[in-house]
Amino acid sequence: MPRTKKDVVTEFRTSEILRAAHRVFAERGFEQATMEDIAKVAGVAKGTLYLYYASKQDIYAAALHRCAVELTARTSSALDGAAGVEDKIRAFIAAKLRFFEEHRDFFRLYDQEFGRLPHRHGAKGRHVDELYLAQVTALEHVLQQGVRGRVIRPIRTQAVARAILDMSRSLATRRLREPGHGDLEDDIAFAFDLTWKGIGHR
Amino acid sequence: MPRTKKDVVTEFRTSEILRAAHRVFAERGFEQATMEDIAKVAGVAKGTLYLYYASKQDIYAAALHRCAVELTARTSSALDGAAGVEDKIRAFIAAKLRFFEEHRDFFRLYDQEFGRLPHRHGAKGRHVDELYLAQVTALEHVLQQGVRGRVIRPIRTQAVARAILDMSRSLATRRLREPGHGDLEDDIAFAFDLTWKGIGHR
Amino acid sequence: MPRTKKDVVTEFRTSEILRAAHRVFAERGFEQATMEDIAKVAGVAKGTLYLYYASKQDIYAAALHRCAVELTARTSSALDGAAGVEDKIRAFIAAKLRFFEEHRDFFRLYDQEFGRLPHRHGAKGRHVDELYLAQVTALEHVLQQGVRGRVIRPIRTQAVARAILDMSRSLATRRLREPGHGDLEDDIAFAFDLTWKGIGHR
Amino acid sequence: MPRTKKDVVTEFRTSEILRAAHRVFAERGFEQATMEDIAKVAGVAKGTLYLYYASKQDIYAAALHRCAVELTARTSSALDGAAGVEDKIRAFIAAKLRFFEEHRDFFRLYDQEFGRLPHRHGAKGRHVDELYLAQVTALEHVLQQGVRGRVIRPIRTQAVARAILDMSRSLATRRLREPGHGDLEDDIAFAFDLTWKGIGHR
DNA sequence: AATGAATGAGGCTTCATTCAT
DNA sequence: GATGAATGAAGCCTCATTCAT
Repeated sequence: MPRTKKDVVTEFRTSEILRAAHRVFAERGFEQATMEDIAKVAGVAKGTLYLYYASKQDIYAAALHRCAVELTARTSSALDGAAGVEDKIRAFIAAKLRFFEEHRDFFRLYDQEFGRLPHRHGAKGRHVDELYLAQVTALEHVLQQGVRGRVIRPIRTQAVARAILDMSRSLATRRLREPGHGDLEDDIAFAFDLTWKGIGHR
Repeated sequence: MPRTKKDVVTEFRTSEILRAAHRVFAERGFEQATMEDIAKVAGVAKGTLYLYYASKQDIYAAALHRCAVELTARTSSALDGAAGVEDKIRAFIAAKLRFFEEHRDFFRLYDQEFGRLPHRHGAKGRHVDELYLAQVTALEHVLQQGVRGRVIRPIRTQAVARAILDMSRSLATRRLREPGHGDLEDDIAFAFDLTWKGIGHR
Repeated sequence: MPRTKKDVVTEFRTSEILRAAHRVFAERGFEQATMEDIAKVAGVAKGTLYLYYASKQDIYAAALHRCAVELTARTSSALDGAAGVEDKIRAFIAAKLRFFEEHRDFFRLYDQEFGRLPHRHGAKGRHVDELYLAQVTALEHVLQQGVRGRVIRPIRTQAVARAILDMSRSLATRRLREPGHGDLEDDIAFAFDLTWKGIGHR
Repeated sequence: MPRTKKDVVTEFRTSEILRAAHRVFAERGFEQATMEDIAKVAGVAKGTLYLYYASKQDIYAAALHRCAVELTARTSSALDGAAGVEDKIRAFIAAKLRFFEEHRDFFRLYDQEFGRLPHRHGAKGRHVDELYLAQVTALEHVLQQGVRGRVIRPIRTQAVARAILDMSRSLATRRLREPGHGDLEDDIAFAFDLTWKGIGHR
């Protein structure tokens, strides 16, 4: 099944468009972004966008999806690369924060979608939700493993997994909101520490 | 200083418009909401909106502000009404979650603004930011008190205060995202427990 | 037929409204002037305007009419007060220029209407046209008298009368357009001289 | 430098839009003219107007400018084509009146702008003012030449140049105001005669 | 008579989408 | 396939006019 030249071009265009869409949606948000903007950044004509995607909505969904895929890949490999439960959790948090630190555009997009309730573009998020759930599940497995090994006290693992996701997202938000927020590693350590020990005095 | 009838009417209109704006902005988001929508829900003509607010932006800002004020009032009195440090924190989390549970529209609006990075309507949020900071500070004082009394271990109180705010917002988001999410009191207990003890086994 | 108090009030209001209308229309032109503006300057409420005039159009027409009446009165008495033909013409030109110099608002209004072709408010001008014609006729009589007395060469008196009106209006326009235009008396002398002798060398 | 087909289309559209704008602005004036009207007359959709001009103001300015350019071209070539001072002046007046007679729309537009004081759209007229001044200057040179050659008596040439411009504009206004005004050539002769000889008996 | 809050038609402008080249 | 000119629906806002008080 040889990839034709057409395939290559298609892939290239698709990729350029998504990259552009990312940037534009991240900068301006869904409504303020215009097809014109995206086309310009992508280096194609406005009409071309419609050869690859059916609508603005579709481009947004695709951009968001790619964003989620990349993040998921990152966190998955972080989990795989770490040894014990404690390290896995720390690695997870670190991976997420580092990823966002490096790809602020991605984060802005991700944040627009996950930090809040959906209104209207709801439908677009189907696949994205699955990726989100995949992350939750992966983290949940780690937690369950920790509970079984008595490293973690008995807790509602799914709820905690989500709380960890939320906390890291919130932290990333804050880091972008307030530039000069301090050392990233400190924040990672802080988030992990809080997660792990809570605030109560022993 | 007798309030004239005019004042009453003005107040009534203002209030009706804000109520309507709340609903519409919450349902559709800033961009998708139309002045027409708001007017219809408020039961007035489009032009009337402009007798009370100078622009769509202004209405949004006012609605958001009212939202923040009400929430802040709620959490403040929760803090005041609780006795010890532990109770205060629990009360704070509970107040926030209950408030949002009761006023879903408020939350949707609040969430649109606080759960994410600002793009453009940034300027509108000046006062709102102050209210947010007031909450952070109030909670921070409680935490400092706890640290001094050795009820709470030595931590970066501001960062933790923010983390608590974020966690409760995230939880509220999830509750609205997924209806039938379970008992509210359970979630409150969970959030507090996690905050207080962390996940680590002692 | 004793004038009731009502009549006095009516007259006062009418007058105030027209004065205000003058100023506002002169400053902003018909379309840019708002009823709100006029009401504010007149010191009455917007609704009150409609008790005295049926529409914005009507106010405009009335203001214009008053303007024309005052100007006509001025030029008429100038003609009456001067002795010979030559003096009458000079006095006419002088009266017009001086009047506009003193009442720039009037001129702006007058100019908006007479310096140009009518488009839409055409109907309003009926009475005003009559006043304009009255001026033409008055001046024409003087010219005819001059022709009969051989002081003026045989010419189409009506056309010349209009030309004189136009020239003085144009001069006034230029004086307002370009502040610091020079001495008024010089311009009067110039206009008369040009009118009287033409530019040809004898 | 081959003109592409695109250039041709662009030029055509631009021209059609200006032609339409001319007509509409001439008929209704700036404020009463709507973009809808212009689009309809131009045979394009409303949005298309904005592909060629940034705003209603811009279209107006462009239409006015074209109007002034065409008139200036006409009067310039009239001056060039005539021999002596006397003929040049007559040719100038004739050119202006004939031009307006043939292009009534142009005149209506021109008149709206030049016969009166500017209020607000003032800024638009920069280039147009230059063209006006160019006319004044051209005519002034002729007058100066006449003065030097003793064909014209010593006069303030600039003021007279302006007076001639004004008189011809006024005459054109009158011709359009009152249809059936009589033979154009008669009016030209009259205007020149009056200008040249004045009204005084020799 | 006077008020001014309320109305809603209508204008300018933007932009997602289409389609002829 | 690629283009970008053209479209026209839709939104924010203004303001002449009305009418209940």
